[in-house]
Amino acid sequence: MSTRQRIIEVATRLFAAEGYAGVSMREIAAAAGIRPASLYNHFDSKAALFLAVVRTLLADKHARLIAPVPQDLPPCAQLRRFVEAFARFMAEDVVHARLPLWIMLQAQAEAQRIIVQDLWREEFEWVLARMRRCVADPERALTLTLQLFGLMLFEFAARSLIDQLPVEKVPSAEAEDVAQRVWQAVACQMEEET
Amino acid sequence: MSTRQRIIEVATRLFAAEGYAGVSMREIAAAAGIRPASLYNHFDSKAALFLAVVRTLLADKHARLIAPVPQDLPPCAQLRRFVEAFARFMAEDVVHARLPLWIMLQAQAEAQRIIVQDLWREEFEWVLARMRRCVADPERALTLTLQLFGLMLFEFAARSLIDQLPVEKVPSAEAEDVAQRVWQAVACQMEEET
DNA sequence: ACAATGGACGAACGAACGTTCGTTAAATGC
DNA sequence: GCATTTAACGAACGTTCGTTCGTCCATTGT
Repeated sequence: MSTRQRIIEVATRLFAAEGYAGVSMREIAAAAGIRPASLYNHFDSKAALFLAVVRTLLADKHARLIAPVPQDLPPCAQLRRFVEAFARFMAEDVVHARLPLWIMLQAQAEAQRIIVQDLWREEFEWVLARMRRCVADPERALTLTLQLFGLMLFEFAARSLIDQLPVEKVPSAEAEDVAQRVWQAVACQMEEET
Repeated sequence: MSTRQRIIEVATRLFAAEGYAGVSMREIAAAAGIRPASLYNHFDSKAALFLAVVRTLLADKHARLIAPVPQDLPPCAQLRRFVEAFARFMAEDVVHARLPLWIMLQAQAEAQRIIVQDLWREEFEWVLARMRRCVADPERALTLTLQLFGLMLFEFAARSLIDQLPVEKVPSAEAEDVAQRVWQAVACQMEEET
C-alpha cells in the first residue's frame, strides 16, 4: 500500500474519532509512521488532506451503495435494496457513520459546507427520487428520506453508547437487523400513506 | 445577568457551533466581553467550563421535559407529551440538538464519556420505562426509544442542511409538526406490535 | 475611614499547532 | 552511468493554545 493511501486511511480513522479540530498533523504522521513534514509531500494542507479523506469515502460509498442496485426492480424494492446496502456499509466500520455526522456538525466554514452538500447530495437525491415513486406527497417523501438517513446514521454512531446502557438485551448491530428495523420505521409510514 | 452566567451562555453557543476542540478560551472571552485571564476567576479550566455548560443545559432540559409531564395520564399519552415537550425544547434553540450530538461524537476522553451518560440517562430511562408500558417486547421498546431520540436530534441538527436542499418545499421546523412526524414514525410501530 | 474581598486586567509562560525550508537517499528515465 | 524526480527527514518558523501571575480598582463589611 502506498504511503498516500496509508495516510488517508489513518487520517480517516482519526478524523472520524476526534473530528477535524481534534486531530493534529503530528498525530496523523505518527499514526502513519512518518514525520509531520513528510505529510506535505502528499497533501498541500490539513484541509486538503481532510478533503481527500472525504472524497475517498464518498467514492467508496457511491460505488457500493447506489451503483449495485438493479434498475429493473420496482421503486420500493430498489429502496429496500439501498437500505440493506447502506446498513452493510455502515456496519462494516464505525467511521462510515461517524465521519458524516462530524461533517454535518462542522457546518461552520464555507469550504466544509460544500463538502457536506457533496457528501449527501448524490445518494440523497437518488433515494429521494425512488421515495417519490413510492409516496404520493413530495413533502412526505422528503420527510421519510430524511428519517431514513437520520435513523441509519444514528443507529451506528450511537452504538458505542447503546452498548453501555444498563439493559439486559440490546438491539443487534448486525447489518441485516438494523436494515430491517430502519426499513420498518419508514415503510409503515409509506403504506399508511397510499 | 452575572458574568458567570454570560460566560456560560456564550460558551454554550460556541461549543454547540464548533465543538469542544474547535473553540478557544480566547474566543469565549471575546464573546463574553472580557479578557481570557478573567475566565479563570469563574472556572478552573476549559474542561470545567464545558462541564458547567453541559450541567446547565441538563438542568434546564430536565426541568422542562420530564418534570412537567402529568403522572396520571396513560403511558402512551405521557410519551406523547414528552415528545411534544422535547420538540418544543429543541425548536427553541439549535444548541439543544447540536450540543448532545457533539458530545455523543466526542466519546474519546473518559471524563466526557461520563458526561454523555449523564446527558442521556435520566430522560432516556424515563422514556424507556414509559415505552415499556406501551410495548410488550422490552428489546423492541429499547429500539423505539432509541429511534425516538435519534429522529428528534437529527431533525433539528440537520435543519440548516435541510433548508439548503434543492427542493421546492421543505418539512416544517415548527415544534408541533416535528413532534407529530416523529411520533408517527414511532407510534405506527407500537400499534403494529400490540 | 479603612481593611478586605472579588473580579478584571496586561503580560507572559511553556507547549502544541500548521507549515516551510534545505538536505539527502532511493527510485526512475534516458 | 548519469541526470532528474520522488519522498523521506531534522530543524525551525511564526502563531495560537490553555493557563498562571501580580496588579489594580471598585465594591463591601465594619
